[in-house]
Amino acid sequence: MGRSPCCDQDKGVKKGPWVPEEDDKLTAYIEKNGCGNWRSLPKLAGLNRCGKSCRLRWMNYLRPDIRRGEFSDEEESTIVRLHALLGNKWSKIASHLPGRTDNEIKNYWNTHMRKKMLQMGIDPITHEPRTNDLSPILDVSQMLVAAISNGQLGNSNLLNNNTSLEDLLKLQLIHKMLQIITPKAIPDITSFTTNSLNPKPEQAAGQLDANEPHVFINQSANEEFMPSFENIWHGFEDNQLPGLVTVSQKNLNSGKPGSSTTTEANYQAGTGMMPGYYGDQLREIPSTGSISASPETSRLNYPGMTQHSTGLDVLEDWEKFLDDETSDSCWKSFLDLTSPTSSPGPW
DNA sequence: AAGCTCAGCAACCGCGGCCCG
DNA sequence: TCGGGCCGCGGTTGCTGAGCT
Repeated sequence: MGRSPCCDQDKGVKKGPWVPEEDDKLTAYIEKNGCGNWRSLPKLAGLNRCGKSCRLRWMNYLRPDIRRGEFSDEEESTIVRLHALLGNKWSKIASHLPGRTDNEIKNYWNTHMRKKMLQMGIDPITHEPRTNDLSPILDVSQMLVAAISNGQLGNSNLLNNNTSLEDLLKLQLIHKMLQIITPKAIPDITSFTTNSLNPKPEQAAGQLDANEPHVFINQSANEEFMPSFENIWHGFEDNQLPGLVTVSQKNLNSGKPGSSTTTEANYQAGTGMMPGYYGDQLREIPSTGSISASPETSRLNYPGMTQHSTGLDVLEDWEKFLDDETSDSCWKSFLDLTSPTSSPGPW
């Protein structure tokens, strides 16, 4: 540009942090005379600053209607929604958030929300899942799905008679995280359930031993669904994501017929699947695992693993899982067993 | 206790757009 | 129509304090 910056014209003007005396002078002047001409304001207000610096200080800090402090969930949602819509138009976004400045929103985005999105595998610029980074993991997940779809569960290395429910839950958590991040890429294995509380039709008809714990895996059709980050964000807040685990208290308390005191939980995850409903592609594997779930503690009894009533719970469990000392071996098992050249392992 | 690292944030800088003579 | 000047925006910098070694 042909024009030199205004500050270069004002040799000797002060830069850097403002001191309270300067704030007082600026505030007093504007309250008395209004903003007017920013270029002439510093001289009139008795400040050795350039006009730009004064304007910035007033707009971002001294203005009486500035709202400071933590951003609320609602504000975060608004920012996400507007950023998806407008991009880095911080002033436009700020105009929808009374009391917030563009600078504050920009800083908040760059320091907090950007990081959050990256942790969730979302590209903060495009708001799309960062599938490129996940491709190796997607492969693993797809191998898992393939194994399930091929009906190998009952005798596969991946899931066998020694498979504990805890392992299944870990596996499900891994899968669920992948599905949340990339719902389109990850097929929907919606539920791992024991038969203990909700007898499936075969069981009710006496074709299965109702006393023997089973784990049912329901693979439902994967809907075409490519969410924006906005959708995912709201899903996390509102528990509206497809594929999120839902465990109702009724479900946990209903009990299997004739056993009101059972401690074996029905852990039903899925896309709005009603308790007791089993999809067409139901697979069954025997399970030696059991989990306790009392009405008081409706969350799963795997240490650190909780019932996923919301997407945020999934994230919470995910963090615990990553912190868990045993997760290294869990990952190793998972990767070993899903690799094409794998040998039999604990899963 | 000292040094180091890093996250958070206030402030700076440069550019584009608009207004006006 | 053009050029100069100002304002506002978005990217970037650098200071500060907290946490860690």
